[in-house]
Amino acid sequence: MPSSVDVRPITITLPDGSTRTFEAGVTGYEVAADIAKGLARAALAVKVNGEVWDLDRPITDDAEVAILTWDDKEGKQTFWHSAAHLMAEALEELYPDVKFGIGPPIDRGFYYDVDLGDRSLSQEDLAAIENKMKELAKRDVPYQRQPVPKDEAVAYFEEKSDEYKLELLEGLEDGEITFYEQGNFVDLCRGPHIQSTGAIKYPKLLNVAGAYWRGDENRPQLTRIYGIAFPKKKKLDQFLERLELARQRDHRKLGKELGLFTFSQKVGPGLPMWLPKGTRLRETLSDFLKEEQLARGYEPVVTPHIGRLELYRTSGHYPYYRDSQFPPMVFSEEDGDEDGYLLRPMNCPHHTQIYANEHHSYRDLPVRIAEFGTVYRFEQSGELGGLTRVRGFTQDDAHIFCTPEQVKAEFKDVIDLTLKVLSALDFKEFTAQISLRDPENTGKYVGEDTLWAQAEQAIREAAEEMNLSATEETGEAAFYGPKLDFMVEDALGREWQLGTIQVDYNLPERFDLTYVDANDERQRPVMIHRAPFGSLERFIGVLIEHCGGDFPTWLAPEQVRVLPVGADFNPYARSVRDTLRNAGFRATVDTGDDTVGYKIREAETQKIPYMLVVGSREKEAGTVAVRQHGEGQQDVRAVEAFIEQLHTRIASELQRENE
RNA sequence: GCCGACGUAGCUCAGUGGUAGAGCAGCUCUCUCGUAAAGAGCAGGUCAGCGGUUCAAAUCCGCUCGUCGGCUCCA
Repeated sequence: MPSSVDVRPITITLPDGSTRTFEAGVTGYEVAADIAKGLARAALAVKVNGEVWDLDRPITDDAEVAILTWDDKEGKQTFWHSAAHLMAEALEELYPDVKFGIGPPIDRGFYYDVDLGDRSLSQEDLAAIENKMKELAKRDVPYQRQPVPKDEAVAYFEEKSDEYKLELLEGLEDGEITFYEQGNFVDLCRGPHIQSTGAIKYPKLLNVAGAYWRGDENRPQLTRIYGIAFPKKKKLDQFLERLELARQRDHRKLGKELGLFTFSQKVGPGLPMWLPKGTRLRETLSDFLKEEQLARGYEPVVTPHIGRLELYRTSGHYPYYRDSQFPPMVFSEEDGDEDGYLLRPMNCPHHTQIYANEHHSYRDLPVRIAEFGTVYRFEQSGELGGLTRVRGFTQDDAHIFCTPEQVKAEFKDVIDLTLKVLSALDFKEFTAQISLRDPENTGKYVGEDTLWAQAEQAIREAAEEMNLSATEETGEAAFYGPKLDFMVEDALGREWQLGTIQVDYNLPERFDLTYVDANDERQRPVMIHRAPFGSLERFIGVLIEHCGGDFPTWLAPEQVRVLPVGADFNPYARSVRDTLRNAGFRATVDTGDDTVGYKIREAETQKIPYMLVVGSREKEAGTVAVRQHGEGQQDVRAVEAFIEQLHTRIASELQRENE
């Protein structure tokens, strides 16, 4: 259908601010080709006035235009979205009765939720689908956008009896519906897509999983197939290499290899046990934080791991969160009354009782009660995984009781502490998120409006004054108060939530906590929950992956291993070890009757930061031959000089002045 | 909890219905060693558990437990 003879010129503004003139109806591809042939080849989609479009969609008016390539997130996502459609076509060829849910691109690839009836997919099936995709891609057919009236769209999917697409259509307005067609496959889709299937040369299907339709566990469970695709083999290879690297760094694998922690089916799922080396690591970490906290006015306390049900009824944790608690221990008293205890899911109720133990004057505040408190939560079985999701874990918990005016200063101090911790562990990439309440729905929150406003402002200012750039998420606050969370990326770019600082107006109210102000009136303190690590278990899990098991020297469970070259030098090696131990280092000696090469290999695979080889030369001179993990042989130096080297190393790791 | 995959020696893994295997680790002996694996021998298993099919089950089927990948939830 010939459009009206429209040759009016339009002005295209490019990202660098330059402008070019084209005839109305020019496509993104033509714009790219006008700039450079290479760009046209690399182009995957085009951004027109902030909206991502197909490259062949006509641009009819003046517009700001950016050509999207593989280097743009949106370019990649367009590519992956198209790959999802290609996979859907392959599925339909292999399984003609398949029905489709949604198939979006994600951060790393794409997935498609499909209903395969009673069929389940094996690895071989995935390979077959992948091969079919490659075969289809070779035809190199275009992705074609087609606006369709709603009734036609409905008729099409009724014909296919695809109830999922029909449900999606229900939510759409007539006039805004588009189909995309490539080869024999037609899908309901907003788009955009790349130009042609031929670019999807290297698809890789990764895994299958169950996923509830529309994320609702009461609705049918579909089969979700995850995949990724690349235009070049090299990019696919790099991706697979990174996956392999991630597997190498998996904290479950390293935890086993380095002898840090273990699980036992007899003890129970999700209940980690710390082996001697893991315990040294863990205690070094918690000692570091304890020392910092003492310097900041925290008061360590110790409280029991269980409490009466009444405590948790008052706090509101029971029975409200019953599903994620270990079942309570209930028994009958002699007089027939029922009483019971709960394995604690949180430390804060106990800490309120420490606060309530004595009267508090405004002069005492803030009161900072700290405990490495072990808590137990009955996480769903399917949720458990390594150290990052467990049923028994220790929080580096503290509760600060203060006046509303003190909230800001306390936040600043906790932010400072958290940043110090992160820097000592070499976490350079992290994000902070402030979670605020939903102003549209204030009814679901406890605490007065003015207090919320004050606290939210205090958190914002505290972050600003500490030069912490934080994102703000409205509606993400807990019902009891706003919060600030730290999200840390591990070396492979996966994000984990670790540290948290939360304001709480609820518990002081429920436990009727008070202090007396300057006018001799009883006031309600604000409670702040905070944990820089979050849980030691999760933190260490992430830390292991972050450093790939190569812990900083100050943290390494075994810092130095002395390796005598032969049995004759065992006594000297032991004396070196003892000297190091007396200097406060974690040192061992390998007196086995193996060759030096073997001992070195052992120590290297155990990722011990320093190996000291000693033989006759060293024994005579009172020296050690230093070898550093991953660095190979260093120099030979006197034992005292080596100790000095260790001190310097550790001081620089902790970014403290050498004392 | 739900969907799917997996579970063989301490670890990593072979083993498709017919006598349970390898390498490493362990133990013993020999070697006494100079910067990433010395040599030989020995020992090690209710093939996760329970039940079923079969003349015969690590192998096929069912249930349970656990692990992994997701979904859902996370005070």
